Amino acid sequence: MTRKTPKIRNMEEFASVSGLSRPTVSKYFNDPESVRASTRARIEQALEHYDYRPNIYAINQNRKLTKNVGIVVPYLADPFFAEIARNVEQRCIDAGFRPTLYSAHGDPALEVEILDSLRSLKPAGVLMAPLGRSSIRAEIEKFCGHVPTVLFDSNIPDLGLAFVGSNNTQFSMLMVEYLCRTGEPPCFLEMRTPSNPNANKRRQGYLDAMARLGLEPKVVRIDGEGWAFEEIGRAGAHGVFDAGGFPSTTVLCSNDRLAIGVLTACWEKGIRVGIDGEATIRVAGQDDHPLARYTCPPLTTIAQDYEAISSHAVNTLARAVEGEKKPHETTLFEGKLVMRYSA
Amino acid sequence: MTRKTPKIRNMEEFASVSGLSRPTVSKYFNDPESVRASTRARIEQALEHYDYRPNIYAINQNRKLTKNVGIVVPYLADPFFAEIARNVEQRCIDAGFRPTLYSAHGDPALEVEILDSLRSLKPAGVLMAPLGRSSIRAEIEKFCGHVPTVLFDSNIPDLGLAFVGSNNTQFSMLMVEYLCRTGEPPCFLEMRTPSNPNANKRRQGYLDAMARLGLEPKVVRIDGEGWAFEEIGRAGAHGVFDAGGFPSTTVLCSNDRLAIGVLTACWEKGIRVGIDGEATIRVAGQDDHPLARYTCPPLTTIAQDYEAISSHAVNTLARAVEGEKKPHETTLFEGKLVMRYSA
DNA sequence: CTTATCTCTTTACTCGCGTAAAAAATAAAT
DNA sequence: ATTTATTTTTTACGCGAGTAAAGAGATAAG
Repeated sequence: MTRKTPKIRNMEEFASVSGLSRPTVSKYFNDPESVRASTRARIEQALEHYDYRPNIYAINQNRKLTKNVGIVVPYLADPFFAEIARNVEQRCIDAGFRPTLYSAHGDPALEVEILDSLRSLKPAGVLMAPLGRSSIRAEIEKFCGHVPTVLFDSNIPDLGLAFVGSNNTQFSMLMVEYLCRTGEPPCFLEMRTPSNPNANKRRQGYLDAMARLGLEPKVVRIDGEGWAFEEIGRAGAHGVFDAGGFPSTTVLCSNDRLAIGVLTACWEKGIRVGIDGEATIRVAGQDDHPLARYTCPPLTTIAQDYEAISSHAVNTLARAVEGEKKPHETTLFEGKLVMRYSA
Repeated sequence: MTRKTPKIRNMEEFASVSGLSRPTVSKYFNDPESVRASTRARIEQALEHYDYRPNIYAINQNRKLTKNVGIVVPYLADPFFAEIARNVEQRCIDAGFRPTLYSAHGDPALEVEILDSLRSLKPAGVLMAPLGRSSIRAEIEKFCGHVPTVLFDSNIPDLGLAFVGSNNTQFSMLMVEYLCRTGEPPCFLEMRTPSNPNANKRRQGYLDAMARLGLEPKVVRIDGEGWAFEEIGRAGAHGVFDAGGFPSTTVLCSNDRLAIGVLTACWEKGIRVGIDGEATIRVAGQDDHPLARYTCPPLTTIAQDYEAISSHAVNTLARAVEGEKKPHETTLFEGKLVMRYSA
């Protein structure tokens, strides 16, 4: 650590101690490459001796658009979103943006509030995973009219610059195919009122796959509101067991968190889950939740391609911010089957 | 929705359409109570007709301190931190602040970077859960010298305005007492190089409790770096089993995530965990991780008082921001035993 | 109705930086 | 050395507010 000598109040002072003019220094901070190498060296040397950094507020006051990027996810306490947010955040930084993370905590009103306060930050762009079904489309649409926005994870048709997500239909089809190949054809477990459109795609994938295999689909719907999926899955599964059990010894859950709840219910009912001889039921999920590998038994699931989704989303936004005009585009990444011991 | 008519560019324009002068409107935005009720009504009525909000950047440019508050956690993908961050965030909003959430993603260098970029936001204050052992004390100390900072969860002695956390020693003692009362005295499982000081407190609590009960303590240390606690617990437990097993049929883990990994290892080894007749081992955790209730078997653990911690931390910061001077103060909240089926 | 008090309006200056235009200095090429 | 191209300096204005000071207007009390 060099000792940072006197305090520098503003760019004017910093320019003078580095022996340059303010506009030149200003140019440097906007793009270090835009000044001659020797000048750059002088500034960077001065930066090591004096503790100065431009005032963000003064910088952004005039600029029509800042380097800020908002990342909005529906529910950060869900490790799946925490993980993808982490990915997206890092890529934003790499792309030279200043990301800020927001969670709607499952509340559509809060989601709108976030967008609202985001507008006053004049962000260069926003990466948003909408709450889904319960999102207030009109509000989001209005927001997208003001700020370049890329949606991810959960689609709202034709909104924003682009959508990047997973091919949820393929997810279910892949899993159905695997489950049928290795045991009894699955029934499909989902929430009666799924909180996001991916659930519908997954159900459709299940239905399609079963139809193609000439099998009768059996969809089991359980009640529950909100984002406490594990509890919904657990309570729902108990209800199903008490009402006579699942229509198949193989249960494909709409997502991993639901599946985790189902595993808990099975444990509580003394029902062995898995693929070995003693087990009487198989349970599979979808998403590859960070804890899916650690459930008992470890959960067989479909892995989302976190990296591809986040990297493509950020790239799309970055290009749009740089002025590239493109029609609305939907990009879906395929999932990979992760075979573990629950199915 | 009222249709918001023409666009208002700045406070000058907004003042004129609401039939007032700019300084008066400015006063209103700084404190609505500071203008006469009739004036306030006129402004608020204008706000419904015209879409205007003060430019954040212009506002903060001169103010020495803003309404911003930074919330820094070590690892957001850990649902425990996501949950406490959510709590803290909400309370900051209630207290009239603009919170922004940051995660160090387990990386001390990133933590320092966050503090660095936080400084240029001129926050009114910061609520920080340090990475712990690996935090770079000197840097954080420097930061605390510039920005009022309240530490939570993980303590760094005498740093910042105050520390708010859990009484980790009590956690372990409470659990040891329970475990001894209901079965074989526990051994204690922890990482060889725990990533934060709470782990040391917990070990000490275990040692104290065992000593008080006149029992011989048995600490089992496993290897592993980083924040992938579940995997560390799983791999570590496998190692222990392969080397002859735990020194007790009761395993108290330093935290829930480690315990989750141990449960997985037990499943993989075919070892039944729990308190019923068929089980051969008991496993307990500490923290009441959001998923602890859904493990198989559901994890017996010690619940942190999220609410008390976050509320006390935010209150402490708020009072300090309002000018209250107080010596450094450490507040610890007690944990509650959550009995489930793993122990 | 007068006076004392608030509240609001006017006017004017500040903050830290972006940015444009013209002049000056430096570097590269002939 | 001269020309040309590039970079930097000077000068100056603008952004959207905060804020201070003085005077005018409204309100409440006597």
